[in-house]
Amino acid sequence: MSGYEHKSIEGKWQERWEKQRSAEVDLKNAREKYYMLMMFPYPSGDRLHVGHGRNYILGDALYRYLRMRGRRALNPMGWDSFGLPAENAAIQRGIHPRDWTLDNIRVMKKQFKRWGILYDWSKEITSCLPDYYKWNQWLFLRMLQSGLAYKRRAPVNWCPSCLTVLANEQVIEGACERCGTAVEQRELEQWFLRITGFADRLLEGLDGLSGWPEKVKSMQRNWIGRSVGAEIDFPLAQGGESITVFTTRPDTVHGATFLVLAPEHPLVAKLIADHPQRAEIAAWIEKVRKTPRIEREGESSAKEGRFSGAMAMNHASGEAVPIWLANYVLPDYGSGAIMAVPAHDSRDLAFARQEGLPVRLVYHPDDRAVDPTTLAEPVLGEGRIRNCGEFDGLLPAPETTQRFIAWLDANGWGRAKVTYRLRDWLISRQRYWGTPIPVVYCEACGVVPVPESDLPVELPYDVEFTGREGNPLSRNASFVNTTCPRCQAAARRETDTMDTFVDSSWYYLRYLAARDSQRIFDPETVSRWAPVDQYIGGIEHAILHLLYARFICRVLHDMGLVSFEEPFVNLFNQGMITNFAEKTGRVEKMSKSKGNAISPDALIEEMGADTERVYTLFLGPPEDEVEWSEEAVSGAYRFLNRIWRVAQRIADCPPTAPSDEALERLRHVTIHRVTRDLDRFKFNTAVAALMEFLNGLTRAVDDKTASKIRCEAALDTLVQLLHPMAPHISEELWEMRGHSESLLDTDWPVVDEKRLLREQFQLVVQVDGKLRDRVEVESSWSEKEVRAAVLASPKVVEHLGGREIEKFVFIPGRLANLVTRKEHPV
RNA sequence: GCGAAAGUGGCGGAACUGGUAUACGCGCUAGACUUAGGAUCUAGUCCCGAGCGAUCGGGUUGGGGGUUCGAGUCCCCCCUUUCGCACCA
Repeated sequence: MSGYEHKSIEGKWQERWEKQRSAEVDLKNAREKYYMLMMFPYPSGDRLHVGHGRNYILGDALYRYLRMRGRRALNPMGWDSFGLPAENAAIQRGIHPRDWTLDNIRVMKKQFKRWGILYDWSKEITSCLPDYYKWNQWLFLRMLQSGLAYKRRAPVNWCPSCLTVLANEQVIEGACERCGTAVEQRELEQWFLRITGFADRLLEGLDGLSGWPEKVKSMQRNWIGRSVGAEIDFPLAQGGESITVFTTRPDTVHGATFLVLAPEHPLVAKLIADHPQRAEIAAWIEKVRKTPRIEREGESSAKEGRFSGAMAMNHASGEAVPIWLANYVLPDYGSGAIMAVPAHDSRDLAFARQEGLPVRLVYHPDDRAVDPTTLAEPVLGEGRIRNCGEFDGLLPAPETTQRFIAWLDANGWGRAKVTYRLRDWLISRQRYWGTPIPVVYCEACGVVPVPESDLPVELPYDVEFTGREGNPLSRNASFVNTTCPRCQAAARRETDTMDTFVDSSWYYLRYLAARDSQRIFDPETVSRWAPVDQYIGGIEHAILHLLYARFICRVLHDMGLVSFEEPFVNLFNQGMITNFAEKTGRVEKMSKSKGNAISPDALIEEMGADTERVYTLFLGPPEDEVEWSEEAVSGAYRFLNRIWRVAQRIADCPPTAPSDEALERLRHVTIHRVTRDLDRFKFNTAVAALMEFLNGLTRAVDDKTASKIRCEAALDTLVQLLHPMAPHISEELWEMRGHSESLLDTDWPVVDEKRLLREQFQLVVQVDGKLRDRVEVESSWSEKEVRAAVLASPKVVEHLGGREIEKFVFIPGRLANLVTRKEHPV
């Protein structure tokens, strides 16, 4: 025989849930705040495979569990549907991105349905449709008004394959996050959002996010990269300007024996103006500039530098120090210039050695407290430094740093300064498939925002996709040519579109007003439902989406539209599913491009959606990365079949039987375990508990050791507890048991704590910490009675070997340990 | 280099606050039903030793040390792996 008829069962229940609109929530009339559960929005570029299933199946299991626990839950879903995959598909296959995207969405909705996933589709949003992206434009205009959006010429990351610029966050190790192509630097005029103005608030907010994984928080802290130190001015010896450097070690300023500027530094041209080898240096600068980021910042890349010929004054030491140019100083961090302290910085030391520059020790190895006004030998001297590592751990006390800053400040040589690694968010994209940026360029009026009443600026359908560089939008005359909203003269539209992360930075609020054509959302509704209680998604958005969403939430907060600053109270990162990839010969994240994605279709056809669900949840801890195993799936299938079969035999159970209490206890233990596990997202152990419960029930039915009424109660509980994981088969069995309501509307089984305790049990007995026997005792017994029972055990007596018991350790309900001697080392 | 997490059978992994290590599943072995099975069911399955046997003894959570009556769990040192950041001054 094969399995139960999963196909007809699943089809039947999927239809029923759809008719009942099982997940739909009436926002307006709900009395209490519902628990808002949300998954990362699905980028509609890829067909769903079993790797994706983990996110959605986990979310659905949680949703069903919450409902049964009596927590009304809102479970919306939307489509993050702008972006490059659609446009690339258009170029490669000649399908319009809009048609391709909307078609994908239709297919994916069908796949969700096959998995038995209940979403509240009445809240569905599709970011590529004008009724959604209109509000991106509205938000942009408001940010433009308040100075949070601005346009600026700047060196930016350009992906030569995607033919567009990228945000810093989308550059991973110098390569495009999406396609892996090495990113080039280009000087372009682009739109930015001023996220740097929120750096401190974004950082501080992390401390309050107790429901977020530490990993994500530390990644964000790292990304923001706040460092505290000082700016110090070094006036040019020739007079005129100063070079300002940033340092976190102002206490080492006496040891600054030279300065290093990034070759891109604005003063460089002036410094080398009179240099005899000016041409050679200029050529070298050009070479460094053109070096891709990935190479320049790479670990192995050699330090290269040139002496500019100019000198600057180190106020602290009273000496003139040479100004060098080198590739190891980055133009976009701090001030693009450093004071080199070779005695206390390994990079400076390496460079000083290479170029034969002086090294001066500021700290004597034993001397930690340094006063800037009394610095002298031996604290300050020509050190015999072999390796900078010798002075690791010689970080100054915070007071020392403060003393130096105050001293520099008092002399007018420097001041306290905080810098960040975080850059402003570059949102311009030179691509078609995104939200048009709503501004117009007029020769007379300059940059003119499109009036709110003219929104949305619709993306035209009629464009040509050639795959050549240049935005297809800019070749669409009827889009580009317009009139200036201010002076009505001929003008042209901005053709850059927005980064798709703008769409997803506030979409969770739109779920609460998906059909509102009057405003972005209703602040009153939002105050009742948001923030999101539980957000589920992969780690890949730890700094992209999740940082942007936190930023935009603060922007909306400052606009008075939302009352909170953190959009997501709890975050759960499920691990990815991996599989062996023929192409690379390695186990890798399941994905279509790697050729190791497994389609759920064949699996569902053969063993059913419940099998996929149970297996996916059983595979391993949800937060860990797990490898898909084709063969192990059948274990989940067998489990479901065994439930099905035992349910058919339940009628044969006797009216009375001896071991009733044992089965009843097992039932309560299982309720306890499954409830606890689901509260902690431990779906893998919850499934294991249900398997054990089934094993117990099957034995009881086979051996006729439990009464029919107890077996039926056990089966009912099993079916209820199973429902979040395997909704179809559980609904069918529930109906077969004669219940008329859907399991979703039943109450989660309740544990009777008293049932967890046993009157009699096997007490573990140890002698000197080693397990020797198990003795049957009653829970009510006193320590004295237990001791007597333990000493009655022949095995225990044998192992005691006549020795005296020095200590009797008794842990009620668990064990007894007889300690005979304390060994004293000689 | 800096930061974080983790090392448990042939494999994925259990073990709540220190208290029976190896639950549950895969795989494997034997058997049953079968024309056959990569279907299903039953039994067994951490390692070493003794015994025909039910059992008995010893060992085991990357390595070493410590705390404790008792350590996979806590502390210290070392090794390894994974992840994140990285010429960030």
